[in-house]
Amino acid sequence: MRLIVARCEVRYTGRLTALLPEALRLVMIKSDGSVMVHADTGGFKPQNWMTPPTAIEESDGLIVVRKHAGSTEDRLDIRIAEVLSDVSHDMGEAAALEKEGVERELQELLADAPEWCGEGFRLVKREWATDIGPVDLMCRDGDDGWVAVEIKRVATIDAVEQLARYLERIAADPSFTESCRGVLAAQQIKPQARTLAEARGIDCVEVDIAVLRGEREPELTLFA
Amino acid sequence: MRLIVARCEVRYTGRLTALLPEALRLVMIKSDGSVMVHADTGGFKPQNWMTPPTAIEESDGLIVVRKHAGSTEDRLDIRIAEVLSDVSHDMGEAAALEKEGVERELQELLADAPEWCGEGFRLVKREWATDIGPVDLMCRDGDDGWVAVEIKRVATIDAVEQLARYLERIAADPSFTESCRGVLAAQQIKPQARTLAEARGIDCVEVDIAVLRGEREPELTLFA
DNA sequence: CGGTAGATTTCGTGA
DNA sequence: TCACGAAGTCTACCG
Repeated sequence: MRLIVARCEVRYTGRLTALLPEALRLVMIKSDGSVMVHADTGGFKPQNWMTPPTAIEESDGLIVVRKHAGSTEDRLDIRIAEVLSDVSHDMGEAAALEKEGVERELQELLADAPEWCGEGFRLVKREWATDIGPVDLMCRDGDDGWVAVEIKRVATIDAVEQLARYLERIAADPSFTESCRGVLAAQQIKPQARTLAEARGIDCVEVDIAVLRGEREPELTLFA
Repeated sequence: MRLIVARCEVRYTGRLTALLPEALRLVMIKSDGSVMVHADTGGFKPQNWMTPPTAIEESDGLIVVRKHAGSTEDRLDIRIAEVLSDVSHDMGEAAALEKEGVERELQELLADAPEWCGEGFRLVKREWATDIGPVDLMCRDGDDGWVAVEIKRVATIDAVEQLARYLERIAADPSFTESCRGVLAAQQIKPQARTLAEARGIDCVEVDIAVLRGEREPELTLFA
């Protein structure tokens, strides 16, 4: 990894055109070809950047980063006026990130305990394929009716639309003659998503990942 | 901005739990309180990070970054085993970024020249409010019929769904008794979006921003 | 290589 | 503050 602290002007042309007037910034060049230009403020995002794969050319006071982007070319021009620091570090391979608590885990936990999605629910299949994508959990409810369960960490209107599309396809599937309803299960369901789900006849269930993990007791009596 | 190159282990707890085993990484601390942990690969994204506002505490070999996140607390623990480099730079304020070419500009250009969206189109109102959000452009067509125009840089299925929702709300609005059709205008329309739009009775128009800007002549005879 | 769905999305804007 | 929509989203996965 190469770290250049320099007074520089940066121009990006590609999906849009952007110009950073000359100022003091950090230019970070990773060994995978990523290039990022960070200011001392602005949080998480670089002011300008290019993702791999890139071609990097450097001449006196100018770094040009190129990338094929369909028919056109993405290009980052870093014109360096003054270098305050320019160091390289060989970092080797950093071990990958281990994550818990993303949608994947929620799906695994609910697959093991589908009754959290609705009374009497039994799992038929995870990732049940339709022709436009997989239903997260296909279940049967206490009355043996089919239920397609869509799982999200945070459910927005898009999640409702996604599930509605699946239900539409299932209803239109000539090889699947029985009816199927939908349940949206999420750690958090946005109010507008809940409203739209109601209008679409889709049930909503908010689940608590800590309870699913067995780390906490369910709050059976919220206003005891 | 402080740049620390160090062998470190990083643990994040908050919306999820994540662990980075000990390895050589760059820790970037911005003056706005942003903290990012970058590996030498992995592109644009830090392996771990926290966005402002944060509280940073540093003791011997340990940096703790905290942040209120609703009822709970987000927390980043950086345990430093070996420091290879630790430098700070005062960068001052980097001049702001100027952008063009995003959806906003497309909307402005089409508002000025709505005939690119359809023959005889006249603009009635930009950001025409419905109870679920604003229609980008509300127009009347050559036959004085109402047209809701949704503008995207890249139109996907979501854009079709969004416009369909608006049309649904407009049709259900008792104070709006006339009928209203939909047009999806975008620099690029994904094939699946086009197919869904057709099924929903929504017209699609691909627009060229260079032509709208007057930088290029429209290609009147593509197969001359 | 294109398309879809997920993300600790982040980031802005408007109510 | 909250909620929604855009982003040069980026990234992984699947065809």
